[in-house]
Amino acid sequence: MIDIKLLRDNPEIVRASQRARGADESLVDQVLDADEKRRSSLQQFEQLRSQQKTVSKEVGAAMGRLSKAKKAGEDTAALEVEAEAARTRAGDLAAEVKRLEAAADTEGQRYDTLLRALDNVIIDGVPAGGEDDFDTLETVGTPREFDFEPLDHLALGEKLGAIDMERGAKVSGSRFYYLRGAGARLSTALMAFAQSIAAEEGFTPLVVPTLVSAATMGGTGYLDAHDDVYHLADDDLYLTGTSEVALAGYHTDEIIDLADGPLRYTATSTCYRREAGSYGKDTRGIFRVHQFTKTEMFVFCRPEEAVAEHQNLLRIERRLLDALELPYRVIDVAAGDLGGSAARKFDCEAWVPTQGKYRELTSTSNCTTYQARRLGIRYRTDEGRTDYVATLNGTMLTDTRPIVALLENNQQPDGSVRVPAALQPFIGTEVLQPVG
RNA sequence: GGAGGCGUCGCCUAGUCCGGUCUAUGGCGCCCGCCUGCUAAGCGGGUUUGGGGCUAAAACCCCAUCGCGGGUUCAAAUCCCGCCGCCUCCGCCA
Repeated sequence: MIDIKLLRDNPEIVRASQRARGADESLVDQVLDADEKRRSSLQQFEQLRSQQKTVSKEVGAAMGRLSKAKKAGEDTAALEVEAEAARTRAGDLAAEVKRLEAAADTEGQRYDTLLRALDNVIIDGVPAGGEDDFDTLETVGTPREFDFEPLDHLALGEKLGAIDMERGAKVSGSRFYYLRGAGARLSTALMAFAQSIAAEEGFTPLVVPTLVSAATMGGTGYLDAHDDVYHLADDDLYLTGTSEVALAGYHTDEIIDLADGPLRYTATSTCYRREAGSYGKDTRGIFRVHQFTKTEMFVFCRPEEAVAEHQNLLRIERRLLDALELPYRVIDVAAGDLGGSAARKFDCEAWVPTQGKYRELTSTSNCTTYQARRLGIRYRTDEGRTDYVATLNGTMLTDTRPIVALLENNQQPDGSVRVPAALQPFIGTEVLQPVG
């Protein structure tokens, strides 16, 4: 959620952000209205509650005197009347307090629901509009000219004995697959390579849960995209679509120490996505699947460090794609395509020859303090106050899409595929050869 | 899955039986000050978190917060119910 103070002081900034996203602008005034109502009903409740407590203490004092008098064998009639009177007064107040508390509670919940519905405020410079309104920041390398008819990744994968869709479908259904031989080796090599770079870059590796509670899922903002999330009803647990969820949740409700700089983590995990609503889209091969493996980066830092950390994550992503020797471009994702949590997002898209276009391979988001507010992750400022941290995430590498790009871009007329130098140590060969 | 124990303001801890100056005790750590060739010791003070009010900002005032959520009561750390987590034992199984 966003900072209510920003909304109170500069509602026009939030309105502009909503507008750029193509989201509901009137939400801003709804939240402001709910905030006022919440505060006034809270004041009423608290004021009367304070009174009630005072009176209630008088009952306690009266009871004290009463028992003292009883012990001393004195006449207690007057004291009993006094105690009873105080008790009655407190009782009347209690009923009214209960009513006001319920009212304040209702207003509070209304406010909270509305505030949570607001998307993060975009960072200056993010292009307005939807999916196609991105800015291209840079294009690296040039798409290869083929002097033969290139095969797509599935045809190549089958030749190499690397991808088996049929058995995946037999065992689990559509959009499931087996990687085997060179395919399986590529998968583990990509993750091992990513982890080796993560270590060089000073990230702390974590092995994380891939099943998380509703609170954790909601905290990262993924429950809003409910359709794309697997839910285990019997246990009320969610299968995560990215280790970002568990990484973000790692410091939930903590005040973390950022005195020595940002906390940087990495995790490799299996990712699960329902891909509901993408029927008929990317149905061939392993480009869009229900399950894949991903090595993710996650950063907790001071809000003022977030922009620099975002650039750092982008640099690392580019370092990985450079090492894979893939042609790619970097785009500044448009506001309407950011998702609720991100204030800015850069995607790295690699060239896919048989599709004739650039497709997303990695992505990095600056969520500023939006996730941290939901998850209650704070740090101690230099003045000793607590404040919300900024969170950022970025893909190092997944397995499936890089495999698609590598197979297609590096194929040779005989169906063999050249392995980029950076991966060779992890695979043990320079060329993947067709089998059988 | 069964039985039992436990969960207190960074850490440890008192309080829970028997509800009421608990405005939650004490120690450690940390911060500020005093003292002091330096350091240590000593002395004094401060030190949960969130929200609201008043402020230029503070100071200050109020509400909530003893794992979480309900309930009983004028009043709940304390009594009742549900849930979660941890520990021990048993069962089952890698």
